[in-house]
Order: sequence, then structure tokens, then C-alpha cells
Amino acid sequence: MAKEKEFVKDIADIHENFPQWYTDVVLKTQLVDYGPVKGTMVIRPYGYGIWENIQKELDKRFKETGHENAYFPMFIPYSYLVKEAEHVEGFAPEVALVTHVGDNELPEKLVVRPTSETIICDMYSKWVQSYRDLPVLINQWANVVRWEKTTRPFLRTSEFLWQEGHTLHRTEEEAREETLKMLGVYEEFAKNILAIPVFTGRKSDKEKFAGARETYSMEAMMQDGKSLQAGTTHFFGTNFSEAFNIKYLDSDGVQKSPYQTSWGVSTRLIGALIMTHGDQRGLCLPPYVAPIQAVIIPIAMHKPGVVEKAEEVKSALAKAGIRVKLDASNQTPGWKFNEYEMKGVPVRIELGPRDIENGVVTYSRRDKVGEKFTMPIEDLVTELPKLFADINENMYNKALAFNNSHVKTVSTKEEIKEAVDTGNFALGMWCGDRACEDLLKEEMQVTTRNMPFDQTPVGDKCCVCGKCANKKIYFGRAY
RNA sequence: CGGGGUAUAGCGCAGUUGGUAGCGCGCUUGUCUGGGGGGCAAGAGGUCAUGAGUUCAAGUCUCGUUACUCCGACCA
Repeated sequence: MAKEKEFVKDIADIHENFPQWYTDVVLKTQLVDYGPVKGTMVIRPYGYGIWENIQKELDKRFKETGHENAYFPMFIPYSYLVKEAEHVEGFAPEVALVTHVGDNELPEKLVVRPTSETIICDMYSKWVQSYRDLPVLINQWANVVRWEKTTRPFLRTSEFLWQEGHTLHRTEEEAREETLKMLGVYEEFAKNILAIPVFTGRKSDKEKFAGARETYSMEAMMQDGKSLQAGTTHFFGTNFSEAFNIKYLDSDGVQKSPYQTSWGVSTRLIGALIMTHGDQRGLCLPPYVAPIQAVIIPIAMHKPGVVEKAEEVKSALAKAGIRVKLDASNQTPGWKFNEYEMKGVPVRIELGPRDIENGVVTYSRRDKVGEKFTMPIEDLVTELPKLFADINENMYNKALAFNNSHVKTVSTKEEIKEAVDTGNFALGMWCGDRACEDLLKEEMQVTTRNMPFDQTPVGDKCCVCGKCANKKIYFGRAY
């Protein structure tokens, strides 16, 4: 450990002070900077590059499952927010309102969207008349504003970027299917693109979305054992469609309200991958979202032919669709090694006179720091994609092993506290009463995370109150 | 919103009983270097967060404000 720290400056010890480590990493690797307004962040090019890759991969999956993108306005009449009772209660405390334009007060306050259910429902009520208009499968990429009391880059900011899918369906079954299908899309994406193993399941009523009938989530376990809600999907039933008067004439000649879903992930995913994969050296980025997948570091650049060869390799890789950077700057090689490890670049390629003479490159993997490998130069184009797949899998398995070793099965309140205090999720039975959740929150800052789909019981009594219980649920501390 | 901490060069920090603004890294130029954060030499860079107050004199003392940060409360 002490040896490892020699390579890192100005990053807090990941084991001693995880929150500070996180802040140090996001700032020092230039993912973000703070904006001038409290709680806002600037997403810098290196951070935005990750978001662009996340968008690209997710958008592909949304299209494949039949969704189209649209864009709705960010200003919403205040009266819309009020239409769904639970919804307004949940969001009102944190919405930003526009009340004036210049010196003139507006006749109606405007909400800066904290989420878009209300305005989208209003539009849907105009667009849907017949069962032939269903299903409606629309997604939007947007920013939203929630004036949170405490903020942290990516994890909780006053404004953040996300996508929100909003769908209408003719039948309850179809809407329920959509809700679970999109949760599945998120889970697959988390695994194959972010290398993050997640816990999927249904939220308790206390934790569900304001206005939803049911909320499902994927929870990611961070290296401090806390849970980060990394994506949610909601089944609304007809709560919103009734509140917003969305009606269609069905084939049987009867006016009906369609069943509705919504689902979203945000820039918080970037926080998730930082805290899942990062280490004392800084970031460790999964290859499929890394803005730079491979960095080429020329050695002894002054010697003839070195930079030329490096340029040649770079062009070949770029042509093959690999996001590659050649760093021919004036820094020493050692400096570059540390810099790109901190920035989490998955593969580093060293190219010096010795390599060129032998027709090979020396390379290292960020997920296996310290080891060096070689391969023939001409193999790079075909081998790198395989390497990325292997790195992603290795990172996923490492995180999965961490998850598995940090879930403790519990049967009492004391065991929940013990498990959570030592950096674990607690898996146990729950009676379903809100009072038990309130008690956990008050006594030990623990919340229910979600109820896994595999409901094989691990007991028959509620961990909190000891009464009969038939719900298996994860307890934990959350970001 | 409550409690703690912080604010001095781009970054990280020192600045003693109040008395001419400092260090490291980074940056610029030159040179030798180059396979794990190089050496030497010469430079540039400051409204001490902000507003009042005390004082002959404030980076330093007092009060307010703001921002960041950590811990809570709140939080699809």
C-alpha cells in the first residue's frame, strides 16, 4: 500500500477517506469542475466524452427496442405539476421556479423541469385518440433541475443530464412488460458496457417514484459498500393518464385510459463507474465508454523513426475505429504512465527503439497495473478489440466478486446495522410496513434498496419488527 | 436547513506577539535527457474569497456575507 502511494499525488487514500478520494479523482482527472452557481458542475471534455459514449450505446438499445427520440420544453406551467397529487408533493420542495421575465411578473409561474411526466402527459393527451395510436414509445435526452440541499459532482447536482423514456400502452400487461424490459436493457448495458454488476428489483412504496404504482431500480454497490441507485423504471398504471385526461377509444367502442411507464438513467452513471472501478491511482475506465481506449507513448522520441512509427500505429488503430491517442508531448515517459493511469485509460502502448527493432509493442492494462505484455505491431488492430472485451469482462468479474462478498444475510435489526456499518448490503426479510423502514432510517440511516426478483426466503420474520414477513429485500446506506 | 472544516500565484500549502507576500509543484525560455511523475540555468505569475469594523499599520484581530468540503436532515 505504502509503495502504491508513491505514484499518486494529491489523491486522498481510497481506504481511509472514500468521499474525499472521489472528489479528488473527479477534479484531478478533469472530468468536472464546479460551476459558479451553487450545486452546479461543468462537465469537462474528458467527462463529457464518457457521457457521449454512454449515450451512443444506450440510444442504440432504445432504438432496437422500438423507441424514438423527441424533445419537450424545459419550462412547464406550474399548474401541470399540481395535477398528480403524489407527484407534486414529491417534487415541489426542490423545483426551481421562473416567476419574472425582466421586471414583469409572469401570470403563471413556470417550473424548470425536475422530470417531464407532466408536460409529456399533456402532449400525449392531444396526440392519443384511438387504440391505433398505441403504443407510444418516446425517449428524450435532456437536462433537468432539482434544487438539492447537498450536491456532489455526478452523484447529485442541481442540474444534470439524463434520458427519460415515456411510454403509453393499451394493456396493463404490455406496460408491465415494458417496465421490466427497460430495466433489463439497463442491466445488460451496465454489465456489458460499464462492467458494473447491479442489483435489480422492486422498490418499496416508501422509496418509489412520486406518482408511480411500482418502481424498479438497479442498485450498484460502491467500494465503500454504499448503494448508488443507478437506474429506475416505473409502472404508472393509469395514475398520470387519468390525471392528465389521456383517453383513447378502444376497438370495443369504450373510452379508456392507457397504461404508462417511464424510465431513466443519468450522468450519475459516471459516478457509478468511478466508484465501482477506481483505485488509489485514480480512474479505471471500462473500455467501451473510455474517451481514450488506448494511449501510445513513444519512448526516446528524439531517436529517428520513433515518432513516425508511433504516428503510423495511431493511424492504423484510428482507422480501425479504436479511440486512440498518441502523446508525443515533451513530458517524460514515467510522467505519462502515471498520468494516463490516473485518467483510467484501459490500454497503454509503449513504443521505443527496442520495440521497433523487434517489430513489437510493449503494452499494459489499466485493470492489471504493473504487468507488461508484448505483441507484434501488426496484430494490434485485430487484438485490441479482443483485449477490450477481456478487460471489460475482467473488470466486471472483479466488481461482481466484490458485490458477492459484501452481501450479508441478516435476520435482526442489530445484524442489519452490523452488516451496513462494516460496508455491506444486508439481505433479509421485511414485513412490508412503512414503520419498519422509518425506524431503520431514524436509528441507523439505513434504507431499503430493492426486492430482488428471486424471492427465495431467507427466513420468515421481519428483521425489524419480528412479525411474519414474506418479502426479501436489500437494506443499505445510499448515496 | 443544522454541525465541523477551509478560502493566500494555475494547483497544493506556509505565513510566528498585527509591521515591505513566501515555499513546492505546475507554467515560460535554453540545454542535457527520455523503458515508471528527470537534471542544470534563467524567468513570468498576487485586489491574501468578499463587505464592514478595530488600529499609526490587518493575510493575521472582530462581525457579517458568499463559495467549497466533510457529517447529518432532505432527496425520482
